[in-house]
Amino acid sequence: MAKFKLDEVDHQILDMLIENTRIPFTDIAKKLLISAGTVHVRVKKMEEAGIIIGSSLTLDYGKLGYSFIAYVGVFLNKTSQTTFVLERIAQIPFVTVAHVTTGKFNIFCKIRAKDTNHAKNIIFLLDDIEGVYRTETMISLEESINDKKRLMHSIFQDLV
Amino acid sequence: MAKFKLDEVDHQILDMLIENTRIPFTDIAKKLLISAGTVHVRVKKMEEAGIIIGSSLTLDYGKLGYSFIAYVGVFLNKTSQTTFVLERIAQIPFVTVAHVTTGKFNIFCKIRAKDTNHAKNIIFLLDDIEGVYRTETMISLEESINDKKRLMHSIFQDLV
DNA sequence: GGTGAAACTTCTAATAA
DNA sequence: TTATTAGAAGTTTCACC
Repeated sequence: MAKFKLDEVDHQILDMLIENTRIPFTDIAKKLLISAGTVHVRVKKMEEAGIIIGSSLTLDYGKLGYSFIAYVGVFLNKTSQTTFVLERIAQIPFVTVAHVTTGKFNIFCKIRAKDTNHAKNIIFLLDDIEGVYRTETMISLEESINDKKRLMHSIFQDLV
Repeated sequence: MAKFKLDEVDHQILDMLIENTRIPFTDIAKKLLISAGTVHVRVKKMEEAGIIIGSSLTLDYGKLGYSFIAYVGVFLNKTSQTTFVLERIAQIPFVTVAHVTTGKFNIFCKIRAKDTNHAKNIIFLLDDIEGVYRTETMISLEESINDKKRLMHSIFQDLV
């Protein structure tokens, strides 16, 4: 996987777009003292290079009534069942992330729910999947850090 | 926390914007057979209500050379040190998410790194924080599910 | 609530430097 | 690679349903 070289201007553009994808290119151009056309060309290049995959809204799920977050570690009877179990997990609503992992768990999920009772139902669905031996739940009491901009800065400082 | 009522049209608008925040309102309007002005007003209302917090780019960090993902559980000597330790964690680069959790760990982090060696350095920084008793790392072999659209659908089906 | 059209802003691609 | 430019496209407002 070839590494794409980002220069300072690319970094600044990404920085602003990570914070707000709808910021006009003209605004970015003004701040960086370049032309809007340049911003356009650079963004297009990063899209073509596959650096920028897409864009998404950030929603306040709490305001919609879904403020419960938990991580669920899944233990399997046999590792060979991983693919099968993942397919089943993909059918369960409110599972937002799933990773195959080394270490303690075989599969590691993140769920978002209304409350503990709602979460219980989701976890029961996970437990019920054939091949799942047991699960272990960690409830999030507080999401302290969740910042894409931080990662971008870490990467850019690292690359320099 | 008051729950905001989303109707079918709001849901469809969010659905399209979650997939691509830069899709023109005129396109959304065409697909939903409403006017662009209506889309604009609805989005504005959801922004004012705090449902839509912002928008962000999705980047391929792998293409930038950062394809290593791990979850790190942190054990503390005393729970009362949580705030202090979180402040320290916030200083460590490449830690992208941190939660205070119940269950096995006191704090739960997600990190993104270049490779195992790079990750090791990050984990050592976590281990070195005063009050951290030990850490436990789970390396992601594969991110199988990571889909905001799924969550939106789960929520909307639940609300109906 | 929503519409449609006007006024305004931004995007985008071609040209030129 | 970047700037300029100009026509196309998108956004936003508002009088009127």
